[in-house]
Amino acid sequence: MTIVVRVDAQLHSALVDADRRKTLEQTTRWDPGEAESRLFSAWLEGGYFHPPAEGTAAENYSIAIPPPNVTGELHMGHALNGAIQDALIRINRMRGRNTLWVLGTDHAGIATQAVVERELRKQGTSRHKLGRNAFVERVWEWRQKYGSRIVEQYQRLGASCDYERERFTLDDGYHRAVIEVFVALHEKGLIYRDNYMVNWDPGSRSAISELEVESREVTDVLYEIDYPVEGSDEVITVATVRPETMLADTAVAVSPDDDRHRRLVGRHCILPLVGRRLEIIADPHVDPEFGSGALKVTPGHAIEDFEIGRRHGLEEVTVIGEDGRMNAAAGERFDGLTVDEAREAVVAALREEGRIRGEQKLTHAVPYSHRSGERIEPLISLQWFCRMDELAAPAIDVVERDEVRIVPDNYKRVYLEWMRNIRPWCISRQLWWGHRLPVWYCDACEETYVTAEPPERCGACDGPLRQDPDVLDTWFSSALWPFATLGWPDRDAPLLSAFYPTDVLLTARDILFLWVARMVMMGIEFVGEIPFDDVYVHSVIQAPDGRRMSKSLGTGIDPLEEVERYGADALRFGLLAMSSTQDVRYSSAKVQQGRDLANKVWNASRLVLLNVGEVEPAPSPARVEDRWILSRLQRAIEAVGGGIDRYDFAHAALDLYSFFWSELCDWYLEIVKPRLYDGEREAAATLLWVLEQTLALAHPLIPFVTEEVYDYLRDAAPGDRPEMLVVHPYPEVDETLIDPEAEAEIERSIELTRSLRRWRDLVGVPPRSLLPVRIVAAEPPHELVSRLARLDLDGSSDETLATIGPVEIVGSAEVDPDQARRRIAERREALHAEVARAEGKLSNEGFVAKAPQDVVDAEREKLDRYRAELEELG
RNA sequence: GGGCGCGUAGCUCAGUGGGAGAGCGCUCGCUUCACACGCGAGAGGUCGCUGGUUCGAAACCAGCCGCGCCCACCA
Repeated sequence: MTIVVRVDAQLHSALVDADRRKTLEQTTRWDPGEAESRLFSAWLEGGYFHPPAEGTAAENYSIAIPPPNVTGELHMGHALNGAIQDALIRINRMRGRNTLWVLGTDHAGIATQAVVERELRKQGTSRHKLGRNAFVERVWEWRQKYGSRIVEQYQRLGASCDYERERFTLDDGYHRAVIEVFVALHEKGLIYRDNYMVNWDPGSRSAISELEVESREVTDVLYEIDYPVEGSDEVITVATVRPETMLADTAVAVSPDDDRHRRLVGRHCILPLVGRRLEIIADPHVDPEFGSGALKVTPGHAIEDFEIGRRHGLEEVTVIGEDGRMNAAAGERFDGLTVDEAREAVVAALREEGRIRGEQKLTHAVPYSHRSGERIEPLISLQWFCRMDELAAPAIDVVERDEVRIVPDNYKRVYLEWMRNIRPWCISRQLWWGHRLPVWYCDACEETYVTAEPPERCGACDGPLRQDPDVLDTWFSSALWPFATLGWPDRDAPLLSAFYPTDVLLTARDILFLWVARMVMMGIEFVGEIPFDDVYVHSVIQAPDGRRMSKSLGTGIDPLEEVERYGADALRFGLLAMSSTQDVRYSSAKVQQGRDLANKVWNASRLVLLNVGEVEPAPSPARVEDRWILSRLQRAIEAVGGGIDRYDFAHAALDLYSFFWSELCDWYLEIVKPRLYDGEREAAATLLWVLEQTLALAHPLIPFVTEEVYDYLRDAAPGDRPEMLVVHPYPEVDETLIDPEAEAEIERSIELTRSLRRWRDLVGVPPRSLLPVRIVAAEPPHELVSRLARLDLDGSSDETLATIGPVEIVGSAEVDPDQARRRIAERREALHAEVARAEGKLSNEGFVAKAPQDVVDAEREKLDRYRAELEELG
């Protein structure tokens, strides 16, 4: 029996500062609240997050953060995205690479303008009352006041961004980049102005791009309307869910393959209410199976109809204005009505004329504005577009060749599919907040200037110039993010040569096209190099019930409240542990697991630091258990560090947890405690070494608690080491410390201990009492077995109750013989089943002949073992 | 309509060709001097269904059922 001799720890530890020792002794719970802000400030002051602009991009490591909206609040998606990036940034910084995490925010045109406009409304004013300059001024003020809140929120997470180089997609340098790109693409002929069908968002009163449109399932009434055919009693019936648009009809189309209508092609019908003559045309777009097989063509108000119209040279009539109301072209009866009012009025009018043949419900996909949530109104308008095919070609190449590697690779196909079918991008927005187009018009002679620096007056007629009022789509500037933040358009910018291309881009899948694809195109076009080597597409975090996390649904969970409750380490750990490439439901259980781990790290470290003497941490494998833990540590280094490198964060986090908790705490600490209390130097050296390595290993995932403990470890252990863990070398696998024999031996001892504990528990031996046993093997089991299973090796009774491996349990007063017999019977039954299973397998000729030799051997070994144990049990 | 993904313990999820795993929850027992955010032990699963491939399938293939997402111009 081992007797634990407890020497007063104070004599041993090198932790000399009495106050700090006291803190360590008395703080039995890790309290993140105070420590996190203090540690974060220390990192900032140490300048660890602010790398010099030195070296090459190949040597250095960099990530550009997906810039959150200035209006934004940190949500779970940001928190996961940030936890992942910080893990990568920290592991690479610890590996000694010059590491930059570019931070910044996005001006988010529509969203920000909407927020400030809402505020103005509350104050009883509006942007129109203020005027453009004053309004833009107000938005800047707003941004100054509230805009950087999200940056502070990233700090709460522990994100090690370079806060001294924060950028904004509307700052001066960035603006220069945007203007240069616009002018260059215009000169190349890729940017042009055109009258074209756009997705008009009545909510923001602006055109938006197709990617900002989301479709929703809506049930509408499908009206069937009779249009009389000119010069006959016949009618041709068309179907529509938007009867009000009939006022802008300029043709009726049928399928060229439709026998029913063929004879009408080329004739005309009369548009009810309006009286316009509409030609009946044949167009392959029309599905003869749908409705009556005839389609009313409204080139002014439907995308498909617009295309049919262009094919046939139809007139384009516009009856709905940009304000979402009917205009004069709709006729006196309808002018000024909202679209909904007009629909009712038109239906009523048609009904009166007996033109409505039928109505039925129709559920179909309808476009809505992603931002304002209003139904999209397709309108023809004069906008600026960017032709994408030419830019897309090289961006397709680099992904096909895996120069830009998209992980997981099923998104590679999605990306390529989209890029190969890319359409022109409508880049102008009718907003005030954003990059104003570098375009000037001369109203006198219709001259247009596209340039960064316009002349004072028109060069042709000396007339005054007027700048285009529109601003650019927010994503136009976001597309330049990886290089515009590094100093471009200054080609010699030191940051650019040190950190471009960046190493990886982390994102959820929702902005793959909106943002990622466009960065690839712009990076190649303007810097001549891809913007990042890897794109890792991570989870979307859903609410615990599987719905979207959203404020308006009331399903959102505030990451900062979780930080408040459990600590930043806990939230980071939890998010990483639940992350994958799939959508995952948020689980606060995982966050609690993270909190528990942080607490465990703190307490296990207290045990070590308060009980080691003044020894230098070093692997000193005096005994098999030391060789075991050192070997297991190497496996953990592979699993955790390798996991982060492979973007497999969930396994990295959970493998760290199980190494730390199960192997280091549950077993190794329990095994070495007596040696530690005895003041054995080898044990202390190994323990300190393992602790230091493990702190470093865990730091990218749970930076705060590890940094705090490291600070105590620096005090306690002699030797030169970095001031802070944030720049401590990251552990690398040391092959010479991998020791399969030691692993197997301790593994056996652990199994044996478990068997004996199980026996004790099921047979009713009280936890406190020792179990009398005899050792029946030549080699006695490891000391840990008798101590941790609480055995009395001097068992003297003659009666043997059971044999468990090399241990024979002998009779004693505390063992209930009935329970013991039942246990043995159960065990025997289990063994019989195992033997039968193994025998069955081995008597299968196919198995023996075709299965790999080592599988067959392993099966034989198992069978032997089961038979032997069965024999022991009698 | 096209594409992608998911269905494994009560819950959230790992596991992708050789005896079903984790965390939480649950049951029993422990104030064992690092930690009750703890320690020890335990119960709980025809791995959605049906076929197929294989000596062997939770995993590979096909079909079906259920759920989710993305893309798409049937009004």
